[in-house]
Amino acid sequence: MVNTTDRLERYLEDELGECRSEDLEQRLDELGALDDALGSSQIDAELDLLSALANETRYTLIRVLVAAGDELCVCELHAVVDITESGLSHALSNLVDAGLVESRKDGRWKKYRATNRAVAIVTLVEGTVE
Amino acid sequence: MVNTTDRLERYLEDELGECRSEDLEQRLDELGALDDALGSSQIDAELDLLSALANETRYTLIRVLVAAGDELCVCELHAVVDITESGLSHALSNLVDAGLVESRKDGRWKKYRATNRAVAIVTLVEGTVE
DNA sequence: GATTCACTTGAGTACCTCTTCAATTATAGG
DNA sequence: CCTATAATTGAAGAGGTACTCAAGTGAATC
Repeated sequence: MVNTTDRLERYLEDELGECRSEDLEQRLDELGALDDALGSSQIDAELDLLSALANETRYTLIRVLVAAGDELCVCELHAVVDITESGLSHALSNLVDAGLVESRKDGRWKKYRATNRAVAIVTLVEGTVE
Repeated sequence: MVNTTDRLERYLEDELGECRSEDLEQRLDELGALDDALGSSQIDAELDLLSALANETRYTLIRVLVAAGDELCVCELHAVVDITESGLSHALSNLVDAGLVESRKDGRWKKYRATNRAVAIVTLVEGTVE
């Protein structure tokens, strides 16, 4: 197998006219710096957040919660998604883990509300697409 | 199986003191309105966008492209992700489809650049988490 | 305290997604 | 043209995710 950096070396030679090994190393450092700007634990957290959003059921639930601007009961949320009670509970649990919704027990009912984080992201995504 | 709306009916009875069938229908309409505020094709587009972001390889690529604030060659991007050339190409193709990057051919090299949409979302997500 | 009701949890499974391999296109240079 | 290089495409398999079913928890009502 060809070394991964061979092609980059030829590319830099093309761009710079020449490419000493220092040039290659400098470019690799620069690229590494772009990648490492954030800690890996933060990137994991961001990916968890995005993964939680990237599902039709869960995205429908937060969109509705954000649009409601208020807490909704599980039984109300059940009316907007075509899924079993169990599946709904799993989905809401996933959203809680991602910090997108908060829950509160009220007697025998349980109510969910979108967090500020959810409002910010859903608003941006809705505004950004189309 | 119990009708899906039975529980909602009891909940409304709990909240309102009573629940006529009109009350139930009105609440179902309200919930439907929260869900239907956007067209389904836009929601599909939003889900495509979020799905494209919710993958370590692809998210790394856009983070780097956004941080670079400039176009980068495929061979440069290859230096920041641990994946085959083929996998990288698939990932970039996916990002193009989602409207997160644009590409330009330059001789035998191909260069990719983050779109405004990508900048907006990555900036928000990075700012929102932690 | 037994029962009903609202919701959650865990296990199992079908499906989808990511990655790789192999083959292909496209450009540059001899 | 013929070869080498840069990157893409399609097929296929491993792995992960999102459901469902069955069982469990906890609060209210009798």
